[in-house]
Amino acid sequence: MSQSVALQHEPQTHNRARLVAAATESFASRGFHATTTRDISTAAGMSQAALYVHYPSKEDVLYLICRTGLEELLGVMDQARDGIDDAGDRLARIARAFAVWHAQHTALAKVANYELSALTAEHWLVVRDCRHRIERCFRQAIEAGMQQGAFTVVDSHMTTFSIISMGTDIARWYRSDGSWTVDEVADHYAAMVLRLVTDPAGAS
Amino acid sequence: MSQSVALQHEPQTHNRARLVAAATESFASRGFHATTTRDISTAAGMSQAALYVHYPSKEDVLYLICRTGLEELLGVMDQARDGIDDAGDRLARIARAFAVWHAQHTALAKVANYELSALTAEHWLVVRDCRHRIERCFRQAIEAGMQQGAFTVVDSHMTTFSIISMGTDIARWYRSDGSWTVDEVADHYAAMVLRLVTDPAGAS
DNA sequence: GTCTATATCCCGATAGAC
DNA sequence: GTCTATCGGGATATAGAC
Repeated sequence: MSQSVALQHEPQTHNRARLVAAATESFASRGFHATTTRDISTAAGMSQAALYVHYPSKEDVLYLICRTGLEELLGVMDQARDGIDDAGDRLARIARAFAVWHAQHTALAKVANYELSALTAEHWLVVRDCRHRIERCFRQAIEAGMQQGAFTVVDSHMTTFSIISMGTDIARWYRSDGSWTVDEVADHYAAMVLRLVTDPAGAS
Repeated sequence: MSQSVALQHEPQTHNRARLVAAATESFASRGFHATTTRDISTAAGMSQAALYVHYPSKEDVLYLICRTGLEELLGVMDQARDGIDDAGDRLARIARAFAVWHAQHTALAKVANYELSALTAEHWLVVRDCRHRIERCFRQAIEAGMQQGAFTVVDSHMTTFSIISMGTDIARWYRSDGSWTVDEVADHYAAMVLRLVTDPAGAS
C-alpha cells in the first residue's frame, strides 16, 4: 500500500530533484541573476512554467539549495567530530570531512557560499545561522585544543575564518579530472589546518 | 597651458571616477547582474544614459574595475617583495601587503574575485592572466624558500591556493569598524602564512 | 556631455486548456 | 502536473534635443 503511494509520487519527486540539480549547476557557473527560469526548466527537460508547479519562485529554489546543502555539510562535520577525544585528531577529522565535501560538491558549495546576496532577508537569516553553526564547529574544536595546550593560536576567530576560507575555496579550484584526488586534497588540507593551530617554535 | 587643459578635462575624469566608484560598491554588495545601469548612474549623480558617454557597456565597467584592481594589487605585492633576500621575510612581506590591500579595498577585492563570470571571454583572458601572475608571485616566494631549506610544504601549488583563499576572503569578512585594525589582520595573516610553509616537527 | 524619451528585448510569474 | 500563451514590468542601449 505504502509502496504504491511511493510509486505514485515518484515522478513528482524525480522532476523536483532534476530542477534542483539543474538550478544548482547553473547558479554555480553563471550566478543566480544570470540564470533564467527557462535555463533551469529546459535543462531539467521541462517547460519554463513547470518550475512554478514545484516551487513558488526562483529565489525559493536558491534557498532550498543553500539550506539543505549547508545542513548536509554540518551533518558530515558533526559525524566526523563525534566520539574523538584527541584535539588534534578531532580537528583533523573535521577538516578532512569539510574538504571532502567541498571537493565532491563543488557546484553546491559555490552556490551556498557565493550566491547568498540573492536570498530574501528572512531566508538569509536561516542560512546565516547554518553558517554560524559551521563556524562554531571549527572554533570549538580549536578552542578545546588550546585549553588542552595542544594548539597555540593568536585569535581563534580569525584562525577559524582562515580555515573556512581555505576549505570553501576548494570548491572553486578543485577539478575531479585534475592532478589531485579528493583524498589527496583532503589530506593536504587537514595537514595545513593542523599547521595553522600549531606553534612552529614550540613543537613537542 | 597644460594646466588649463587639465582643468578642462577635470569634470570628465571626475564623473568617470564617480561612475567606477559607484559601480564597484554596487557590484560588490549586490552583484553585477543585480546592479542596473540606473543604480550606477544615479549613485554617481547622473542620469542613466550618462554612463554610455563614458563607457560602451556595463560589462566594460566591470572589466575596468577588475583589471585595474588586480594590477594595483600586483603592484603592491611586487613592491613588498623587491630587495628582500631572506625567504621568510620576503613571503611575510608579500602576505602582509596582500592582506592590507584586501582589508583596505574590500569592495574592489570582492568584485575582482567573485564577479568574474560576468566578463566576456576576451576580457576574462586578460583578468585570468592577472590572477596567474598573483599566483606566481606567491608560488615563487614559496619555492625559493623550499630550495633554501627554509620552507617545507607538501605541494607548492595547493599551498599557494590556500594562501590566496585565506587572503582574498579577508575582503568578505573584514569590517573597518570591527574588532581588528588592518595591521592586526595583516600581522596575523602573515604569521599564518609562515606556519603554512613551516614544518612544525622540524623547527630549527 | 548631459538630459529626456524611447526602441528592443527578455525575464519572472500567471492563466487556462488538457 | 505539464503544456502553450501571455501579462506586466524592467533591463540595456540608443536617438535626438540642448
